[in-house]
Amino acid sequence: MFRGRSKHNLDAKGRLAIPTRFREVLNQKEDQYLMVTHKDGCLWAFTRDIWQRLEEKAANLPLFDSAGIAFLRYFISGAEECPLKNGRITIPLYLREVTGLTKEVVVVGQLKRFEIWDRKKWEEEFERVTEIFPEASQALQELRI
Amino acid sequence: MFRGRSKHNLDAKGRLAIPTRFREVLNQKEDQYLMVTHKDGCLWAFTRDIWQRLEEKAANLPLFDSAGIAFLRYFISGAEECPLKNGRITIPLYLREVTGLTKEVVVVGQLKRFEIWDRKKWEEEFERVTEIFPEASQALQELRI
DNA sequence: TAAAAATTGTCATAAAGTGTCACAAATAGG
DNA sequence: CCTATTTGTGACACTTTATGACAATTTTTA
Repeated sequence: MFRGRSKHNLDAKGRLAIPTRFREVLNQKEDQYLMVTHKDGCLWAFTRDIWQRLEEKAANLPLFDSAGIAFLRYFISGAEECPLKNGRITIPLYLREVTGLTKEVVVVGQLKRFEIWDRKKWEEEFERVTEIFPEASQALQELRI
Repeated sequence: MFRGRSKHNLDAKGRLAIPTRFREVLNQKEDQYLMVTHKDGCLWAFTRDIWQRLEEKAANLPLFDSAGIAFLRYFISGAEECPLKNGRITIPLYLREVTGLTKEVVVVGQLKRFEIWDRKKWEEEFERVTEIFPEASQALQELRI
């Protein structure tokens, strides 16, 4: 599980050091790749096994289902395979551009996946979720949390 | 159960000695780890068994449920596993920064969990709850306390 | 095909985290 | 009340991790 948050800096080539505790998750799966796509202005990183399950579902959607098409266009098609080398991944230029990543980033564990945010955007997002949390907790009660 | 308050000092590397009576709680569970996240400007520390229940639910939320995402970002994503070594835990840098912990802290038992406050912030918080408690006690009646 | 650009590998340095020990403060026991 | 024991804190050496820099390689473009 990916847990906790850390601040990092991309180097001039757009490489990101993956925190050790996250690397251990990959070591356990014996797979040194991340699948990275974007949503909500940040990157979503998955291990390949988790991604694969998602991809299988996506691949078998009805050909002309409009929600399915949107999902494929918006989310699935953004994904790129990023190999881990010397403890870091290179974030493809397109993904950096679309999420506004330049240098200072925050890496945010979300258990089965993790997110990569521009530092400033993360601070805004954190404020946002702090404000909506009371409402969110309503919805969570329905989900039994 | 975690009970009582104590004052402590972090060492230069951000380590916190856990009071003996809290350590006994961990000994009984035969698990020398705490799960630490933050909320309301202080740290929340859980034993792993308690945390795990919460985390399992969080991990299995639908991938695109917006309340679920908010919950993960706001609360779950802050949590890191902190092993107890020689009676103390290292508080990860991010958590120290976000809660303003530097040196003087207060550890506050909350039964199933405990909190770690910057000393100054704790004093303010204690004043605040002292003021609102009379009203709060109304609401507690509804909870049958 | 050469030059330019982008990518990747490697290394050095600085920052952060860990293990150990010794001392001081607090607590408990006689 | 004094002594013995436990607990908390600081210090230091050592290890690990993050990251900037630069060289080597590959890819792109002219």
